[in-house]
Amino acid sequence: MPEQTEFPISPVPPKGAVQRLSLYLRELRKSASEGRDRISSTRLGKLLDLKPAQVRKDLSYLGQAGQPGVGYVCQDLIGLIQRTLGTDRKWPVALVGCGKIGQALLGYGGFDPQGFQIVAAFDSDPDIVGTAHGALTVQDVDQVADSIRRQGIRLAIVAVPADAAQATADRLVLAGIEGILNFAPVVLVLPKTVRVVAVDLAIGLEQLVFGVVRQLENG
Amino acid sequence: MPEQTEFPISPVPPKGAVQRLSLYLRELRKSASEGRDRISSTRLGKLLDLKPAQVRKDLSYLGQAGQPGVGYVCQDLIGLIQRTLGTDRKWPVALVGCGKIGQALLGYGGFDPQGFQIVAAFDSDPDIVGTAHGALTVQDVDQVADSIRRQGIRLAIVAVPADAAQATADRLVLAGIEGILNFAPVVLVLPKTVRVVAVDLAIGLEQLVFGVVRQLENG
DNA sequence: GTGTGTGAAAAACTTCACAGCT
DNA sequence: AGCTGTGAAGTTTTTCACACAC
Repeated sequence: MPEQTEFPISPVPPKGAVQRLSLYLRELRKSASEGRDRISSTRLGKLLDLKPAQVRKDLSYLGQAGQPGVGYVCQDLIGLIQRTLGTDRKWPVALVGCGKIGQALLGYGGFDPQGFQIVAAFDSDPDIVGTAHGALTVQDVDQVADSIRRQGIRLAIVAVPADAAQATADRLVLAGIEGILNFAPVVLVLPKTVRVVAVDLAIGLEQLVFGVVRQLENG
Repeated sequence: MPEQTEFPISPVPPKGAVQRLSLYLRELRKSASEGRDRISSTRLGKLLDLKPAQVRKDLSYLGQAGQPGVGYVCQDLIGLIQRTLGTDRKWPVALVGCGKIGQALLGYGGFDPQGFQIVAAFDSDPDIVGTAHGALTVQDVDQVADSIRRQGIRLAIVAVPADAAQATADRLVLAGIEGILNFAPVVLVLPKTVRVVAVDLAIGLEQLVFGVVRQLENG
């Protein structure tokens, strides 16, 4: 077969555009909360350090998003982006690994406003299992599959040590998890049907060093 | 001026390649520690879910990195990547913001092995200033400029609340910081001479949701 | 045979520039 | 005037395919 038949609707947003949609959303929420009801691509670009054309191109993947001569209506755009990203509903999330990072995530207040809620937490360490964090009690990781099925969880955060990450992820996939946010410093190799987003703390610093060193020798 | 005169040496690694260098480095360290002394682009690719051609192209930016018919010598490649990234020496780092995330970073053991060390921590909350975390005592953020100059710090981690992030970053830049790892859910707008890498927790989940939802409707 | 390095082709992404709407 | 949407141009990045080395 030469090609996949394609929905005629949207020409598939590039990967980078999807990331920026999240940034637009955040900025739009802020602007809206400050009482602004319309915004232009130029202004949005200034706030996010992007060229206006980039903003318009990204938003054009949403279909009709703005009005020529007027700009974008903040509330409408917020709704449109949320529907596109799939965050126009609540997403329960499982947390696996409740060490330092996992516990920080349990206490992190930034998830709820975006519709994400950690509804179950797991660890393999007997000293950690059974401890309470807010409303949640850490369960043994052996119960993760049950919990995922029972609570209809589709997303998981992996915050276990590096050497346990791949096995943990395999297990989650087997239990039906469709997306993993990975904090372990390992590249997870998983079926292409499972989405993975990596958050790597040390690598961020390495990228920074490269840029800083480059900055000096080059212009 | 039509064009910047360029060092004839390396054709400037693409941004994505630099990110992958960090991944290669991590994987090479693991392989080396398991006793392997040579590795092929095919194998490295399998471990990181990349095509062999991509691996070779990335490594070719380092200059002569491997040997035809043989592969890459792990230790040599490790050294070469470290020199390229600039991580062949120690980098002291300042941490600004010692709330939940900041404290988790203070306890995170993953920085030291890569040559990064948090050597000073700051906060503006009087309840947090003065508390000890390991060998460090949290200082008042007003002392950050002094500390940066005195300790020759060039990199900072920003882990303050969103509404304080831009002002904090401005302050750090004024104090001479050259690179910022930003955990606050805000896009920092700074001079182009300052490198910024963003780590956004909620955005990672949003990207995941988009991928998961897309996965179903499309193939 | 296995394996790298690389020019060239292909694909993906960004930026431009302008038609058209308010 | 100001603004969006978009085809086309321009740029960057990935992938291919093969010459050459062990």
